[in-house]
Amino acid sequence: MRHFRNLRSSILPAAPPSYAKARSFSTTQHTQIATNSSPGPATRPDAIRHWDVSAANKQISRYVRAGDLDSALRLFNATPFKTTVTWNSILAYYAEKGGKLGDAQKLFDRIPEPDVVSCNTMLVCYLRDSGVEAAREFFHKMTVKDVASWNTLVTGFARSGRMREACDLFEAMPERNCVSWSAMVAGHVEAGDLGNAEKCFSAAPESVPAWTAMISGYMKFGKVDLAEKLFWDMRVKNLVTWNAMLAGYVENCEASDALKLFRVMVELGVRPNGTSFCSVLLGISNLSALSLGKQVHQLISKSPMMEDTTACTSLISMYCKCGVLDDAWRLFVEMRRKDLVTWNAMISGYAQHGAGMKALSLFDQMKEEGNKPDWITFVAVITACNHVGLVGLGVQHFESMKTDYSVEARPDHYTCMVDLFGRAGKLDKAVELIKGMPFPPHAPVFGTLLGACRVHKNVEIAEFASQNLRRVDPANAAGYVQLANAYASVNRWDQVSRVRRLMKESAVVKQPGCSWTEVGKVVHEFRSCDRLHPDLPSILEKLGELGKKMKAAGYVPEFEYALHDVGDEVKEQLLLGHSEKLAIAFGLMRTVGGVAIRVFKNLRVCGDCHTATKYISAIEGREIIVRDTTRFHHFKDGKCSCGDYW
DNA sequence: ATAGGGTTAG
Repeated sequence: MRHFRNLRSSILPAAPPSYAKARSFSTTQHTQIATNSSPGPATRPDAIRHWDVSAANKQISRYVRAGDLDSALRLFNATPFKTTVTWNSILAYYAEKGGKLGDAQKLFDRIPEPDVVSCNTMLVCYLRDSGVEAAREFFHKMTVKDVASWNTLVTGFARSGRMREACDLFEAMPERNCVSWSAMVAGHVEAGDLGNAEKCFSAAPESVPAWTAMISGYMKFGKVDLAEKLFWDMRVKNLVTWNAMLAGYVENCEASDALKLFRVMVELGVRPNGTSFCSVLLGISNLSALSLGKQVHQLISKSPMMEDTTACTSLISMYCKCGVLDDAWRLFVEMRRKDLVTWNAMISGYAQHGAGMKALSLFDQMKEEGNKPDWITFVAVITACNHVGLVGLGVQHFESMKTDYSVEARPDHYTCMVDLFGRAGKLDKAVELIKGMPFPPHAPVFGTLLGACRVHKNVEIAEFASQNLRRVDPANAAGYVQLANAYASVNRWDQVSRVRRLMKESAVVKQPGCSWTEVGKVVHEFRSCDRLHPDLPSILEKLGELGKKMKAAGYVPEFEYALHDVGDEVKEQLLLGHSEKLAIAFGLMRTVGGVAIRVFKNLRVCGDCHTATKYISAIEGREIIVRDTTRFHHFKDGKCSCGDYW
């Protein structure tokens, strides 16, 4: 079973979702779709009189929702007769996007007759840009309030983890609706309090949002069964409910269930939106199932979803994660409306693949086009500097991040910086940086430092890193394994056995390694020293041949990566049995020459496999792309894009 | 307009 996740058994729908029949799905057999917007009377006399205004307002809203402020403003300025709704539509842009509180305030002050909606929208702006305290202040200044105003503030408290105040406010509300209840359910979930979420849920009147919030809650607590039960018990669901299930499956590493549900959903006539595709594509990325990703791309390209920024960004990310940078880039170039996430996806795609210069020039281009980078952008940018070995530039970006862009450094940035210094051999600098961190360093910081110590053969700092890593994350095997490797690299075998003993005593379990590769739309999975794959005899034969050629070319098996106390001959067999090598050999046998092989694995690339793959790429004249837990390695002509540091 | 679903990073 585990060997063949058959992708051909069309997880995707037989017929594409029908966007043409936009309204025809609302009352299908099992699924009723609840709509929030009431259709309203078709022809009121004044509706006819103001037809122009209402049509313009609708169009402005559409532009705003699509993130196209320029077009929205153009139409706004061209509209001679503006209603408060017209103004509100523009203001909604700032509430949605955030980051421009000043502009929002200016616009708000210009509205001739602001109504509750204007105030509520402004309230959201405050909440997004300045936090819940600023929102509370504005809320108290509001002369007219409705349920939405209260809901906004309740949500504000709930989302910032202040459930106590959210509850008080909730109790004090003059009236409540389903929005209030669902916000409370979600708030308890966010606070990690499933019990109270359930209590709140059962006290709430039945509504789609409350049920959806509860489904999400169960999913976040890993209770997939309960979520499923709730979902299938629901008589009336809407698109958000379906999306909550899709996202929940993916979150719980049940990507294939997400894909199955996606198929059901489309067959019932529920049209997926950008969010649905987001989850589906993320699931596909987790499976590294490129062929499925391509199918979804086809589906999207025949639909209006091609205009959806979220859906397209997810496609780009999927191609990056499946190791096909060219296709990601092609999409990126073709995309009409890019947002920050899109830029981040592309920049980090290049950074992860080791194309540092490309990532950096993209970063410049992004700024030139008026986009403000965020913390994720800087993770990618520093990673990119790392790959090109530009330590000074990396430091410069790290510093300018705070001074020029007021982006606070997060744990991830420190990990990147330690990597940057560590790779360049500046281990002291890395230690200095760690010691000066404004918050307690987390495990990856020490793990990265430890890795660098192994490469630069510094056992003293390796001890420091390992001790701290074991303290912060005792279950992490890397704290022992990498320390042992560092000692092995300077031939301190007494210490190597000491560390191994230590590891045994601590009962840390090394995660079993597994690798997989897609051949002919089937994902083939291999474990270390696999015994189950039916093609094993021919794979081992192929590996034997390769081993001879590799040795002739100068390859020496690196026994330090065979962590067993056995003779060299057995060690060599163990190394050849590493799941990565099995997957690569299988890929070589089963694909035609000239085609790149993509292998994915659940652990970091092992040193011996890394060396071996370099030889194999030269011997077989093939490009081999290996994705491990942290980055991509592109092997070609005996070299790797990571420059032998990872 | 307020809620429930979400991409980048990890």
